[in-house]
Amino acid sequence: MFSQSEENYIKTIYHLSSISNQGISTSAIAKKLDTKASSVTDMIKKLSEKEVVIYKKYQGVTLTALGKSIAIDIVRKHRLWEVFLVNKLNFPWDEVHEIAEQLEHIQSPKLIDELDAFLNYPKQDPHGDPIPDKNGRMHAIEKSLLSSLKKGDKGVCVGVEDSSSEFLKFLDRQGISLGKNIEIINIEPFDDSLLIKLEDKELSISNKIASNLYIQKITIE
Amino acid sequence: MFSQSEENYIKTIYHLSSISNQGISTSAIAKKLDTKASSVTDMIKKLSEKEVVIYKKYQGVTLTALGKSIAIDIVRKHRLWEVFLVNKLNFPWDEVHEIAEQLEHIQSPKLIDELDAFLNYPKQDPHGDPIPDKNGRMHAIEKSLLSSLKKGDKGVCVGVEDSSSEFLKFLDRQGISLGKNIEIINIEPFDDSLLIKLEDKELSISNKIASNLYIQKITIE
DNA sequence: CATTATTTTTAGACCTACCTAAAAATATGT
DNA sequence: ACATATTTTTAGGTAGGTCTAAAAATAATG
Repeated sequence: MFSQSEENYIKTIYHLSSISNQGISTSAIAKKLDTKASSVTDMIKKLSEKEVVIYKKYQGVTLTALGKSIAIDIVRKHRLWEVFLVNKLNFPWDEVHEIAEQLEHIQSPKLIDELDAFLNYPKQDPHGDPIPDKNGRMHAIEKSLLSSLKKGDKGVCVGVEDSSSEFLKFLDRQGISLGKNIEIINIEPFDDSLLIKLEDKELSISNKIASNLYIQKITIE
Repeated sequence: MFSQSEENYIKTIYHLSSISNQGISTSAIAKKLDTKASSVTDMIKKLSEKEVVIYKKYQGVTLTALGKSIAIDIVRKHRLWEVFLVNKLNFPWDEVHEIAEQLEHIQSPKLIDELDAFLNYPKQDPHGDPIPDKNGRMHAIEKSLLSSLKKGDKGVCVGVEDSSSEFLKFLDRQGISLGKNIEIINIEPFDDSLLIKLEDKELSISNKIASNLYIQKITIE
């Protein structure tokens, strides 16, 4: 139905939309897909004819309901394959993205539903991102960027904003992974770096690191 | 390295070579890939430049050592994915071919090696075909077409020659599957049909069916 | 608000993988 | 062996997806 290239554009527009909720610019898409703006314009015209996006010249694009459901399906496939790679094939979480980028284009609804069942209907992928169910529904968990919390706040690490291999490997070296308890001991005013307690150990992390880590706050009732 | 299309040509030439051990004709490839002879000529020229095949005009093609190793790698991937689909995701054996045709093009040596380990290094795929190991080695098991056996011969069903969905579904309806015991009770001279004992039940099958079923003969020592 | 800078689109070209139609080479039959 | 049939290749064309360079539209700035 849709080529791999078309699917990549749809997915990219979907991801960019979740941030900006404006029309997505040609150049933003080009940057994400590492291609030229002129190529993007061509593809957008095609997707517009296929009723996947709404496009007016110079105004950027937005996904239609159809486009959104295609995107969610691709995201579902991508994240389920990531779970498979980590949970069943013992891949480290920083190596699964590239392979899932290929696997997400495999066409077989039954395959994905069986994989979902095989994995026990996981709700999050290895980076903490929500996995849409068969009907496209997903519920994001309550989470905040570590950088947005205050001194004394406690919580559990539940996700990453940046899932690049470099960042994830850095977290591995620091012993930071999903499920770990984190408490903010102090925030350094000079550079906004954070002194945190990770389980039992104290650790200092830069603001840049903190603004790429999601924490589920522990609300003491 | 190689496009999906190139991989499909290489795989097709490999499969045809295992039958004829002559140079493979343009038209044979075209027929298998459901394409035109002129398209095949184009692709063959390209593969020849890439040193995957040896090609002389009008003489057909043969795979080089490089071509053969690429083909075996694709076959390995195809068959491992088939095992995964049947053993882990509960797919029936007649539904896995099409999906494996897609999965076999995923590029990641580590993925395949991990999958191999996860599946416990299977030696045969769900249709009884041998799975090459990491180094491309595979040992075919001793097997004969049921149609080549004689009255009184006994054995175990170990493979199929035709793995079309139609044939496999037919076998399902007859209760024939890999591992079942088969004994030839009688061969009807008029139409070469066979009366066989399948485990405990007697069954009559046409010669066409028998010439698509592989049996490992039980040699009574 | 007019001029400059940036973004976006158009125009024309390339590459891959396919096609049709015609020409060239090989096979076949009597 | 020679005419005919078949196979294979060549020539030229199309569609998808990309590119560069130039033109058009929008955004930014003094």
